[in-house]
Amino acid sequence: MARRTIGIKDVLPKLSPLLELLDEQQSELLIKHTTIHHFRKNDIIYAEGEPSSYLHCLIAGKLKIQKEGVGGRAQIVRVIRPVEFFGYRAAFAGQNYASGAVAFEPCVVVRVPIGTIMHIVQQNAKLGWFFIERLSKDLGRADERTVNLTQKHIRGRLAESLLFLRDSYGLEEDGSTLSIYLSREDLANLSNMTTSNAIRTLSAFAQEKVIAIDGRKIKLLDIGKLEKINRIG
Amino acid sequence: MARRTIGIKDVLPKLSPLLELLDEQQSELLIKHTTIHHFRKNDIIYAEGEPSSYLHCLIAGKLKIQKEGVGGRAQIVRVIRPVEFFGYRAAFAGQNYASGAVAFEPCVVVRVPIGTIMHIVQQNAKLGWFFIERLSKDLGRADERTVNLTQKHIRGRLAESLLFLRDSYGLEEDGSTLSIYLSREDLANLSNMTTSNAIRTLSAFAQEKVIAIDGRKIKLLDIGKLEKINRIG
DNA sequence: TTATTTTTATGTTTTACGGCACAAAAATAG
DNA sequence: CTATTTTTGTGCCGTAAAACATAAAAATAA
Repeated sequence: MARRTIGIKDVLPKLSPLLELLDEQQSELLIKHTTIHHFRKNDIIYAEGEPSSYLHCLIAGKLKIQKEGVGGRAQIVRVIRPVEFFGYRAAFAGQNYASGAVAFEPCVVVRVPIGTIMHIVQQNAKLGWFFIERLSKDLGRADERTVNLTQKHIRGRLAESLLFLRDSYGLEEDGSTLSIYLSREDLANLSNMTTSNAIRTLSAFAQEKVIAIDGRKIKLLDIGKLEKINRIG
Repeated sequence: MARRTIGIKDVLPKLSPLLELLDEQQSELLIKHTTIHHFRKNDIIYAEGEPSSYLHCLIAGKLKIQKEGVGGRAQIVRVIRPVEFFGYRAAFAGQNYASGAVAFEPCVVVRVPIGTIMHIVQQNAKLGWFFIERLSKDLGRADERTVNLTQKHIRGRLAESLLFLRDSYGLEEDGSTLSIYLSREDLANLSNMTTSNAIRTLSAFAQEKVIAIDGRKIKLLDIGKLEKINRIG
């Protein structure tokens, strides 16, 4: 396999939304400490409980942010797509990682020492605003999620997850197949239910022609109905 | 009743954690637009869905931040104590309020137009950091809450709420009575359960001598046991 | 005061969902 | 290629918690 090595020059353009906010000196400082990392499917990018020491940016691939719950049951709290920054919240709050990051599929991730970032944030108001906006949106989504996961019934939660995956990772060229293939277990951990129930409910949706299943491939057949299930259960 | 009117001079010292970060000009600008508001028990400080146009600071009293869920069932997502800033997230995310703020008891609230704040944040990195820290901590708590509310059993969730209220509002002079008196319904909305179950479980705790109930007064008798229930259910 | 509404309390019924067991199928390892 | 592990698919059962039904107590209004 002749995979070309990805170098710093390849990822810098991806980081431009952030780099644009910096002056020459800050930009140089940041680039100097930037490192590139490759992960395979199911690799741990960082683990819950670990000291948080980097700002991460997902250049390519897909990954989940999850928390261990009661009896080791995982709950997926966010999913990340390229190009998105992640894994900085804990450091900003002065904590160890409260959740772990795991690759759904092969990922290319850039790391910048969080100390460098925090140093620049103290001086650069534009960069500060960059993070304020992201954190504010994430907090809104987290509250939304709390209510939905606790109050909706299983069918509503699964429908919501399917729509959420469509919004997060989009559809394939056919315009209806989710472009992420999750295990039933991941789908369950995203929707706060047991694997059995994810399987069961997915089958029910298929029988009702709301979706079509082909292994891990999920085709959304009737968005209207899916949205209705999402709303009223 | 001869209540002295609270004026801007009374609240400025309370705002010092924020004002200290500003230069003379910014500080003046902010003070000029600061207004003081009084709310009675159950008054709405702002409503879900409303355009967000102020940064709020709770000077005195106690209040809840809650979201409407399925079938109008409310979920309390945060509680605010003096002196704490709140109600700024939505504006930072460019959204209307995603949750509402309601007074648990009489409250004194200060409002600053959020435009003024955002204007200063664009220039003042220290102020930016002030909000980044808060948002980061809130987001961590929100994720934590999502997992606990979805995975723990009723007893664990109620025990957690009682400990949470102790941490948020403290205890009375006797060293064991929660210094906030919530309705059973609020307690239920905080713990993600029906009012009936909040009442039932509270009674069970009282019977087990973990707490003592006197109307809305709750005395924590056995913290160790309460923490154990919180952990293992 | 008396009347009305709201909150608290408790018992009964229903059901949504987790837990478990067991195959079949698929993926991975040897 | 075969052996082993992991994932997916179904059925059945038990139970935690919601839904429903009253009634007592407390708060609020008339």
